[in-house]
Amino acid sequence: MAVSRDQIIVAAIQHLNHDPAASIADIAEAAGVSRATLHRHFTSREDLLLVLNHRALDLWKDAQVKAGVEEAVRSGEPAVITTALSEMLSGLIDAAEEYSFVLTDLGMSVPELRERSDELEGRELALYQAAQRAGVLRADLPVRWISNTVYGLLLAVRESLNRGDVARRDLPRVLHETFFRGAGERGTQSGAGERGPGSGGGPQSAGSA
Amino acid sequence: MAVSRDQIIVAAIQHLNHDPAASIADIAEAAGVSRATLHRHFTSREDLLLVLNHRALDLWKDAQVKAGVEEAVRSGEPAVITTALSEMLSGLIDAAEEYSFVLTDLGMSVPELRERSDELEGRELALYQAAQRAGVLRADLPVRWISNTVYGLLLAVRESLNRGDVARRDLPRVLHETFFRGAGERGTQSGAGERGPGSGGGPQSAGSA
DNA sequence: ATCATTTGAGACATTTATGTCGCAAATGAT
DNA sequence: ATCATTTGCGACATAAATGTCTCAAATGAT
Repeated sequence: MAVSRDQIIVAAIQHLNHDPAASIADIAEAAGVSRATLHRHFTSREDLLLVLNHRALDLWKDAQVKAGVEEAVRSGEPAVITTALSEMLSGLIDAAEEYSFVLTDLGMSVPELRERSDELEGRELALYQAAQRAGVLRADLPVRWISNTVYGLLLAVRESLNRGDVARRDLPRVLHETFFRGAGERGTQSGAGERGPGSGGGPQSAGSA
Repeated sequence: MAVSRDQIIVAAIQHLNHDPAASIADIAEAAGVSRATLHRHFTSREDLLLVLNHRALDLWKDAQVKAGVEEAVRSGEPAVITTALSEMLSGLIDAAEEYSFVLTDLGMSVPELRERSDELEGRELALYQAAQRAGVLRADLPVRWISNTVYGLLLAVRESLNRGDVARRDLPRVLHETFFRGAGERGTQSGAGERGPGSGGGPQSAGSA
């Protein structure tokens, strides 16, 4: 039974999500084709990863479009912006789930991917800026920090899914709550802000499978 | 001029933070020694990475000790717990800065590292549980989600440092504020919670340098 | 049944990284 | 100055992954 290029792509994504360091031989086996056939579809491992990364960027763009990010920026309406933010976050969960390995794939530094990624992030930054102006997001946090925070929270999503820490259906709620309100009890002062001494790296849960 | 084992370690960390995929040859050059000399200190690349990962775990443990995590858990006092949380977060920034590549190093799945990491995370989980009981952290978020969130925020710290998105001195404040209060404007309802359609992966800024 | 197309198998070549080794050179100690 | 120790160099070996190629086998179309 012939396997289509798209089926190979789907299998490759799923396998790389499970084992980001998987070899071409591993991927071919997971896709149910031989290495020679994989090479007939993709000229190299690098070529395959380029295709996968572009697909992830496509989904990121789709999420922004479907959430109406640009319309929300133009409207400036708090309610519209809030909805756009929420929908974008929820859309990003799906993308994080489907393309989880891409979140930390070093191949993203390739210029053509870098450019697309920067452009998409630029749109998010515009949304965060509009949200700050509209009083939806607090204005005392740099928008680039907020963007990096969203990225970090997507990795939290990925970890939670991989380790079964959080039920899939709970993820939208906990992500939204954490992003908008944080983990602190409502009304609690934020942490004392005193810096601890040079100290321990964060959880080394990355890559756990 | 002879280079000590510790100097090699420091140079290796700095170089790997810059280029996580650096080869043994790259690391030797960065350390100012030959490959043969590097091999006299470390039996293999795997051995070197094991040493570096243990060092990162040492710092994570130090951060917990210095922040008085266990004492805070025992005391149950909201103020003590809040201070412990804050100090731990600040300590983790330093660790994230010094050992940033470890956050996404796949080598952490080695059993001996896995065990230490799980133990350290267990202590953090105990702190988050105590914090929820004391009313410092909201109780409606799973503690494992909170732990993953801290990990994700450390990656946000890493990205912000690598890209110069946030001034180093502002990181403790923005991390604390985001962790305890989120990015939403105070009093704003959290996002609508409606899931967007299957959509775009988060910023592919990982690995950007 | 026959022909055309696609695929798998596996041999082979290439590339890159790692690991080992011997010895001259450099460095350090006396 | 001499001796001991350490290091760098580079050749060599090993390993793993990737890429290429040929051809028989499998599959699909007629």
